[in-house]
Amino acid sequence: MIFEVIVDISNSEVDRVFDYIGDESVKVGSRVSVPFGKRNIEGFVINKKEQSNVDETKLKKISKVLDDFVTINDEMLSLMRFMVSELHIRLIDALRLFLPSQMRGGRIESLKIKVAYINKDLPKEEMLSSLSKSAKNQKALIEFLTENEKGNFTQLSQKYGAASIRALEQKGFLTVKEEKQNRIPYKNLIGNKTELIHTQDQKNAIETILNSEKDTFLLFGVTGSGKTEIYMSVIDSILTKNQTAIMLVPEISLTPNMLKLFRTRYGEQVAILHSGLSAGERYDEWLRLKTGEAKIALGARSAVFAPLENVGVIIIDEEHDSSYQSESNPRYNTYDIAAFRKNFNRAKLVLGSATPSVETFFKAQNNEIFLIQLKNRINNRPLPEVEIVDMAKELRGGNKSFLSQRLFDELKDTIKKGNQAILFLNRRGYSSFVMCAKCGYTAKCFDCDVSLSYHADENLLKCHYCGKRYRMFDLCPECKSPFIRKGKIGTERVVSELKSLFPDVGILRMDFDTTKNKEAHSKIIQEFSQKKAQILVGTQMVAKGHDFKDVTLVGILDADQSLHFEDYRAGERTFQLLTQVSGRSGRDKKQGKVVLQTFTPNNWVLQLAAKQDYLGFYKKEINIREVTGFPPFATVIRILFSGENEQNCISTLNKQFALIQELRNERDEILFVTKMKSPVKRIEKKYRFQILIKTKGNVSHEVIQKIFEISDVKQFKDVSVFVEKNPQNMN
DNA sequence: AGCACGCCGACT
DNA sequence: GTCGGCGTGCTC
Repeated sequence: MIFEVIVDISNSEVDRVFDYIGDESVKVGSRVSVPFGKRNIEGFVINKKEQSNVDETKLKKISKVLDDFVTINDEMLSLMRFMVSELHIRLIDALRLFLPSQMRGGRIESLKIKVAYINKDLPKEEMLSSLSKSAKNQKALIEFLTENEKGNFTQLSQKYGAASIRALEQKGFLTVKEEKQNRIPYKNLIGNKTELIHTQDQKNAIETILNSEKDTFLLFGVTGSGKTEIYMSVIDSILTKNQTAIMLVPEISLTPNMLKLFRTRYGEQVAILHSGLSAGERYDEWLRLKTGEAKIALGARSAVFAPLENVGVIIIDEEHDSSYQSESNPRYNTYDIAAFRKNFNRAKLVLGSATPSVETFFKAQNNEIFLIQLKNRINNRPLPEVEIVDMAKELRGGNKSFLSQRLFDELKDTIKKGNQAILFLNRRGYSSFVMCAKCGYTAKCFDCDVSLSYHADENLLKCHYCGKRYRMFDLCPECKSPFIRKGKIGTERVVSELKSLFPDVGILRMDFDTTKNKEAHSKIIQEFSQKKAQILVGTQMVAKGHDFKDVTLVGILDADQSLHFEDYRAGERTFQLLTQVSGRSGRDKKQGKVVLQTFTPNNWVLQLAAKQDYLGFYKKEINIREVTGFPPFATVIRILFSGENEQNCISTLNKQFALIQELRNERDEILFVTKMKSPVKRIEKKYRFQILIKTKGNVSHEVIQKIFEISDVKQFKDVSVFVEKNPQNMN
């Protein structure tokens, strides 16, 4: 039999079928080892056939089947084909997403442990009496094992000594076997099960999801309206039907709290797929899903590829979160994959958010998705009161500080009352740039076209794009002037200034720099919830899902920051972020307050965010999108060119631009086409250029295929070309 | 991707 | 004379 194999090399040159001869041990979907050129490499069997188009003498044999199960099932093979045709990614890149990376190249194996079993054919008394009187340990061991039937070798030898085990083994009283042991992460994170009483809203939502004819739902409800409980009740019901479930959350939400919730409710039925796991744990969790031992996959974006069969429900929590769209190499959108798997399995797809993406809400308005609205917060807690403070006015009044008088007073009051505050600023470091006040020199990265941020705690300049570090200077490197101006304030400087304002108050900082350590993130959260500090200063990561019951004040230091990007999503993103941060205030019994500082207090996005009025925001935003011609009324397609040789990039860009223009002349679906430098002109030594295309409505299958074809027209191998549909970020 | 083949410059 | 530079081409 001839088998079609995709070799495990991520390069377009070899990203095609190679035919091999194989015996009956080879199945479609097997992971195999094959001779390829002068070496042996791994590959995946994606098809079988009677005859090959290749000269028979050229065909080689598959040397080995690597797993004792079919690695890629039919669903995943169809998903692979779907991704290749719709997203224009390589076959091998799709396949690689389907299994833990550590599995490739045989780098990981199952953990084997030794287990001692008692010989059940012999009566206990007989064994005991045959031993000499002094063999206390051996007797105790027999007692233990007759009671428990088996025991972990390492533990037993610690307690009774390895010699006793060996002695009993020689007498034939017990046998030691090697067994596969699953490494189950967060096993001990188990809390108390609580009896839950569902609100009417929750009951209706669960009922609708489970029993309606519809298959895709948007669960729209403010934070604290009990969405997680709805997800879990739906999962409960899916499990009783002997189906499986995929639960997706943004990576940042996979907090110990979240994991605990699922472990408590589902124990070892849930497998956790998450970047914090060790290679072994990740492999074992994957395998537990693959073998059907675990029935729920909980994880971030990539968990949408969980190797589950008979999927009954896929849940995407915080649906609007930008992390659901992958921005590097195999670029995919989690929703597209989830929708494919939903259709394949005839499953349900549930999206949840308090601030749905405009595109999703539009679908709900058009009944493409069924809208379920949760109107009330659990216990009817009131939303926090939001006050907008005009920073321009503060400045005119002589306040040059980053804190308005209002926020300063509120902070003081919060501290006095023994409550906690969160200050949100989406800019890390000490200052956003450093500039010579005399000659205007600004420190820039050698490899990227961006200014460097100053980090005071290490006294370094850092590039926030490539991470490169530079020495800070006292004198301007150009004109030797000592007058160095610092740019916009970052979280680090906020903390240091707060320390001098409130010398006796504990202050924590949570941003990329303080959470690099694997454990650091949860440690900060833990310390803050134990009230070891009263103020938490942080970037976006303070906005997500944490439930601090004593936080009664949230300060948004610079609400304008994300508002003025040249990006059609800027308003939407600002609204979502501000609403989420505000939601951190007053989560428990105490009334919360939010102070929102801005230089544009009359901006409608800020006004509506302050009122937490999503529907008002949506109405206005959808109008703007329609008038200006942006998604969901249009599709923005970006072709990104990058490479170290600027000329090669430009010439590839021009060549493809000409082809796109030809295409535009044939299709009135294409509204316009432009070419330009990318907003960030260089990242990690690579120049960046782009073509932007806008099409009417959803781009047709035909046109996107043509664009994919054009993007393959290359002339230099050092230029890489990517096509993205409605990209999340336009850097 | 990697590995071989191949055709030009500088070295024990 | 040969060692080695990396351009080009192929892998069932």
